[in-house]
Amino acid sequence: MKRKITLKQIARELDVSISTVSKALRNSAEISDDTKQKVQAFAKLYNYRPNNIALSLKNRKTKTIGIIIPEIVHYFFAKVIRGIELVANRRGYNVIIGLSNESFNKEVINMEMLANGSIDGFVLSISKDTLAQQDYHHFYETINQGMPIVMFDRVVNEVNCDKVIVDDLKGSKKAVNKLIENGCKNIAIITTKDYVSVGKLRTQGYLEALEDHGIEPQSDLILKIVEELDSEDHLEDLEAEIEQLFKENKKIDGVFAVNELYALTAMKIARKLKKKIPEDIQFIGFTDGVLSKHATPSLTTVSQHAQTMGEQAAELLIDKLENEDDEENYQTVVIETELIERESTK
Amino acid sequence: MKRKITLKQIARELDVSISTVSKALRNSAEISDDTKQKVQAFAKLYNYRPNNIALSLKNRKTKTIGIIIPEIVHYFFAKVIRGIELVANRRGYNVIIGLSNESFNKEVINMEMLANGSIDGFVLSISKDTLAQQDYHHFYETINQGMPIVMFDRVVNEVNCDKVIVDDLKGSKKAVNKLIENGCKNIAIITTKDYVSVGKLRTQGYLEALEDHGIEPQSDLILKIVEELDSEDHLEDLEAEIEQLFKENKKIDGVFAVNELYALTAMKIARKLKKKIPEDIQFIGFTDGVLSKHATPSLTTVSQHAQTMGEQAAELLIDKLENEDDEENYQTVVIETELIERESTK
DNA sequence: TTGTACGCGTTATCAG
DNA sequence: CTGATAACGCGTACAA
Repeated sequence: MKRKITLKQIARELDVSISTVSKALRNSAEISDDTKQKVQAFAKLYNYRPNNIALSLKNRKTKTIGIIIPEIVHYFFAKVIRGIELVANRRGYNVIIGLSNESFNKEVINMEMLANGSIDGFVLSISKDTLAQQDYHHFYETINQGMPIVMFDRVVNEVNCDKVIVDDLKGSKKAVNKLIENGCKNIAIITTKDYVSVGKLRTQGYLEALEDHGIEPQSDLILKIVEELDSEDHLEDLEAEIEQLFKENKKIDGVFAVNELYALTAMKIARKLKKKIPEDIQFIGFTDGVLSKHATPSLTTVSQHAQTMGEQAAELLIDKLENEDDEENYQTVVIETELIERESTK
Repeated sequence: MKRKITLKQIARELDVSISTVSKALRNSAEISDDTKQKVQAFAKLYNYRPNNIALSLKNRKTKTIGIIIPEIVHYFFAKVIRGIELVANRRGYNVIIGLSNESFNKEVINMEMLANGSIDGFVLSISKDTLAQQDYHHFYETINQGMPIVMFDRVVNEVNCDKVIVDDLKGSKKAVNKLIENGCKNIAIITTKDYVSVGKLRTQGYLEALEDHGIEPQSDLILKIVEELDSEDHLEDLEAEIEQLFKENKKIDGVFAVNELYALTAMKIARKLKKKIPEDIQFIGFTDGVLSKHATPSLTTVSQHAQTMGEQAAELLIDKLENEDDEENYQTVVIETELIERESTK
């Protein structure tokens, strides 16, 4: 078992100084061709590679991006990561991941851990817990220390940084418009509590779309799910809530759900209640997921272009990292959504 | 914007030496209570945290685990990562991710990048490309350099290291036995080419289960999909292959598929051919995925316990990292599979 | 009780 | 053309 070889070892073996070796390997003009060849040959033989940690310490940059996301077992976030990783690698960066698991504490701890020199900047999406508590001190502190942050999807206006978001409002308007065009008269929305920014915006889009068409919103058609029911473990409770919605509002002929799970669960309940899709009720979800594509019937969705979001976020961050100048110049990139029509709508 | 504070700065401000500060912060008995308090108060005020990079360089360990996986937009791998991250964080480690994207080259490049000091050890699953080429030199080299590797799921006997696998053979036998018990007489298998180790083992399990029940395997019931059709982009081709299978073998009354996509696609085709599930044909998949749970009908599967695999792999790696002694003592942990019965079987 | 010196691996600067 | 030295930030053995 040979340990990784260092400049020092090469220097000793070849009986030259460390700095000579260093220069020879970087093809410096200062070094004679003779020595260069000797050193380079030796280095290649022993497969010399400079130690990243030492370089990081010296250069005060790690060439590593920290990602903080609430959850990895989630198609949307996984796709964003793929996008980030793609761009990061292309631009010579690595990617290190911290999961907040939707918890404020884990988000803070993970960020502190990574901020102490391990990374050059963050790409992150805020946990629900943090959004509910509205405590953003860890973001401010990080930014104050000169470490840039790019937020995506779940962002917050209070924090001044680059952002990549989806046009949630326009996207959900597109969806609801589609339902209206398709003849739906009583459109329900299944959404989250308002502190989840995207949920709020999507609800707003729903309301605006109705308004645009002169339809009076009915509060009993708006179902706001508490976050606790989001997990797969509480599927039954989610189902119960949705079933109640349908039972109390038999006239529902269109459903807009702000995520995949809600949409699929709603379709499941509708089937259980012997409703035909899309004849009796039409469904549209808001997501990028696989479930939608493979559901029966397949689900019409508003696609968020998750991978593009990741790519853009990584570009923004690396641009900031590599341009000292435009420090205080933050931008918000809006990714266009796209309505993907499948079998759950007419 | 205040940059992160260092020992040196604290020392200068308080007009003591760097080592005094260092010792004071670690509560060394050498330092007077007076100085300790002064230093600690100052450090707290400026929120001092030791620089990870400097510590890594000094200690020659990064407290970071490198993960190399073929694909992140994949429920199984995402769950494994969650398991790794869980254990890693609990034991004070971070997690850095490299995606091979199923390519040999990217696998090698990513590993080299991380191996140069960025991490202490790898947890990885081999790319299909690498398995096909059977070129494992990068694994050997990494191990030779004293950097431990733990492989999971897609492993290879040639490489001597810790491994975490699923009892693929037993798992698929369970599945096929179930189909046989349920009265299936003509059971097809949809699997991968043999170089994917798990595909091979699962095929073998299928054959053994048949044999155990005195059923003669029929080669036209064994469909081996080329890897190119795995991606979502080639769904139509996959569908065509499966449709042909069904059309040429109308007597098929049971299907065992080695992954989720194959199983769902097969169910879709069966429906298209007006077969009733599970009355006419029963289906079992091999996977942990969400698709199975939410499919219509929901899919009976052999669960791999992905998260447990990740946890075990991380434990193995960290154990090795923290115990210098048991160097050459490699073990293979086998995770038991579990048959989860849903609507696609009787 | 405090401070000095060293080393982790690298590169840049300056001296020889 | 080559080598010594300093610095990145930290911890620790040893000296004062």
